[in-house]
Amino acid sequence: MDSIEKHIKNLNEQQLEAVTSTEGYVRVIAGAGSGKTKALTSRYAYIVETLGISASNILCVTFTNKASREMRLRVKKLIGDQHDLSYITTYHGFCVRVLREDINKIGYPKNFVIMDVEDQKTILRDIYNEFGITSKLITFKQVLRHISRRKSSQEYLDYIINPTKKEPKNDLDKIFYRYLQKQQRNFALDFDDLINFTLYIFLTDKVVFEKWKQRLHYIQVDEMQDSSEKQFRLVSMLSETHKNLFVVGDPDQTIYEWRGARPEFLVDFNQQFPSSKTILMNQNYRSTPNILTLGNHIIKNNKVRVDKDMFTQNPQGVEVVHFHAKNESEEGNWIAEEISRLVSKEVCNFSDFAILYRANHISRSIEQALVKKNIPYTIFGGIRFFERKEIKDILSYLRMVEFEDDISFLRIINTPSRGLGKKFIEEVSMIAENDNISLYSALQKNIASDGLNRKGAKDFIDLIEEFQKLRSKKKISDLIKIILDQSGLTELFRTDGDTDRLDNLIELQNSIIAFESEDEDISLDEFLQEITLYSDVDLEEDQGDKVKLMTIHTSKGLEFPFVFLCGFNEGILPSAMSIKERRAKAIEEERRLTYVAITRAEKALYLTESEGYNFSTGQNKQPSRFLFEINENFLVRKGEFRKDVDDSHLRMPSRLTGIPIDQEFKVGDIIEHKVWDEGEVIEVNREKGEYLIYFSLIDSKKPINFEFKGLTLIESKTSEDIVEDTAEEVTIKKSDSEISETEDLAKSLQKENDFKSIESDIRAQIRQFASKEYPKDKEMQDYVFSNQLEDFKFMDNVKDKQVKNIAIKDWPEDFTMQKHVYEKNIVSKNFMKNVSDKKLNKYAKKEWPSDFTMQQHVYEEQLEAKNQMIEFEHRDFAKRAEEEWPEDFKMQVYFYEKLVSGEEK
DNA sequence: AAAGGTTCGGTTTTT
DNA sequence: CCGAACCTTT
Repeated sequence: MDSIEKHIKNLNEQQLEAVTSTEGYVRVIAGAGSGKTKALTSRYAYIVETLGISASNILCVTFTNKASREMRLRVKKLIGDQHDLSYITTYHGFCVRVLREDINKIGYPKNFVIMDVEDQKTILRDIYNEFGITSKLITFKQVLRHISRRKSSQEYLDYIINPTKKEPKNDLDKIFYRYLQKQQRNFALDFDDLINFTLYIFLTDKVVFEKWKQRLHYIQVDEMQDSSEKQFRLVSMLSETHKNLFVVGDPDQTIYEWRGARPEFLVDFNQQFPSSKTILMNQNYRSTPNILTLGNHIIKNNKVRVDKDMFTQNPQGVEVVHFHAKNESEEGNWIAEEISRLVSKEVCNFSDFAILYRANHISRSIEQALVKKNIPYTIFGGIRFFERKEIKDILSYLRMVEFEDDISFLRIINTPSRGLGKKFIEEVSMIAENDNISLYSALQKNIASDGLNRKGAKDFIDLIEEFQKLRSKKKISDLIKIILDQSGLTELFRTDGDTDRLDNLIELQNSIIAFESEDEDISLDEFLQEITLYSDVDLEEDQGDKVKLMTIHTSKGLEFPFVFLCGFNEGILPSAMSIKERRAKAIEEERRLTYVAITRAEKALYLTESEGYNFSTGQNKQPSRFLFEINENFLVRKGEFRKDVDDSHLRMPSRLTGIPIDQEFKVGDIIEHKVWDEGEVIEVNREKGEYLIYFSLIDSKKPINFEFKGLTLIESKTSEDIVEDTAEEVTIKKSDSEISETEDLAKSLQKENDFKSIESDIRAQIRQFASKEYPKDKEMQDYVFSNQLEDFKFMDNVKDKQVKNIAIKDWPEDFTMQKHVYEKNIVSKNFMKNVSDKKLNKYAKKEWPSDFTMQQHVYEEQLEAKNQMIEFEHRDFAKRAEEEWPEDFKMQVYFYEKLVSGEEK
């Protein structure tokens, strides 16, 4: 049959295996750009068309709406649109499907409300009012985080499903239970509840669970590494009957750990399911070697990682560019300039460009530059469309009509203003609380009473009743139009002078009309539930020749010919906030985030950052630490950075004018550079008017102009110090303060000759190594050879002999690994130099005298444990643990936890 | 008591 | 630069 042909042609060996491995537990580790989406969609098509399985028996879970939409689109292209593809969905989307069918089993109506973050805040605002709390005391964000954490255990469900009296332990607890109460009363579910309720039903109702297990013959999961424990539990439970679970992912692209992603379920999949099969896809079809090498290079610095290198056979391409700007607007302008230059010169369109950033607000300065240059662009995400005030308002009216819930009530009772303020709402709340009814019914029933007898209130009820009468007669899109006009919202936004708001409302109407044409008889409650799960990505039209702006998170799974990663600054990427919150773990995730950004690029990649003030750190911005993990060979540097260096060569002021330039520092001085931190002056060149300074942070020597103002003296060394120091540090130093250029040249020539004489030996050695690694594959041999040679040159040039020896000892033959180990250790060595806790430093050094990476690891581990010990509740246990293991905090934690669990038994 | 205007604080990523 | 809190006017 040609349908078999159709779905397996153009696949490589691994993809083919993935597509045809339909039975049993299968795991695919698929690196960036390896064509995993192709494998997933082909496999889906293969199951439907070649095996003849109905699409309604296949669950295909993706992580974002954007991904599921994309998947549906591509599957449609393969098998046509006769199939019901609604089981190609997100975890949350699937949960809503289950709940709409079976939530009645726990006494909830199927038209339950789904709350987004904004709705959650509405509840909190209400609670704050009630308890007399202000957000000075505790912010909404903190409370929401607490709520989410409390909901990570299922315990709260007992409370919500069979409300019992709970005695709150503290104020936070009080807020939490009040929140649950308000949720329960409105049958409102937040995002956490969706999966928790689903699991609860599956675990408590055997009949329902059996039905779903039977229904889903095949389960596919995309981006498995980003699934949380509960999400994994959900799909593995569901696969118990038919035992066909296919998961795809890449541990290096885990970027949702902050939200509970547990990549270990992917990594340990084979242990969990011993019969499982693993397919590895590590050929990259997307990026040029330049881009890929950069990505590999950065991700290698992660310690918690299954080592794997991506390779590609794509042509070399252009070099990766790093641009350093003086301020944000220069950064934006440079990007805009580069885009218009490329568009006008080369055969590429605006739509070939993507500008990626860590946080939404970074897009602002970029946008300004694009507008100035008349470059068309679209922003994906950002202030989410459905979170905009005007959209939330009109949707709240719709929800009010359908659900009569308190959340919507609070939002629209006085929008537009009807003269009903705080006092009035308090009055209604009191009645509602006493009678245990909704705010709306409280108002409705007592509209004639003294406190509530107000014209505005009557108008409001009339309005809602009017809309409710219309609900069954009109289409949603028409209903919206009527509500907008009659409620006075249109008038409000018109007089606001903000035409954007009216435009957005029109856009909403258009999207609903489109929605209705797809699914003609969608009910209002269904529509409202779905729309809460949406992010505006789904609304955005991909068409049009426009530059795309989005966060790295939303860019995941996508690819673009030209990519700018902007705002590549310390504090932004890596984000200062996430580091503060999650320490060492955060750094690794931020690095993976960088890796994801880099590997989005097909042809060209630009990394840009700028100086200026950083709000979150309150200091001047510095380039991202990840930039220093990239070897200079892998990119071209542009901007002020480079000028500093180049100018000194171009101007040579002292020689031309004869006027001596002030020399502030002498050899051996320790100085601080605003970007590269601490450095040591190792040469002073009067003729050029520059210093040669070694910066340990980047392990490299840089020529710095005498005139450069960014250096400050930290420590002036005496000559004895220098002698003493040379014994330990193996950097080149001269007791004389001047070194002539000829001497420099002679030295490098000598080195060149030395290298040539040993080069042939090394080449032979590497050849041998390569053929041993890949006995059959000539192409891979060549690939390994060129990489190894490159890395040998790198190792040959490195300064720090101590670290070099560690690397050689570990991997005597493999230069790539040597380089890897070397770089890891250099960074760690620097880390250990700067750590604040001296005791822990000593401890770590004692544990691993000759491995800086492990030192850093031990240090961080111990520091985390130390902080944990401080926070533990049972102080007496903590004390005993401390006495038992005075030096080792990790053991203290372990011992402490043992004590606590012993107590519970 | 409600509406409207102004200041101030805190800024991550998504379902 | 946005939203919550505070302050002033109606």
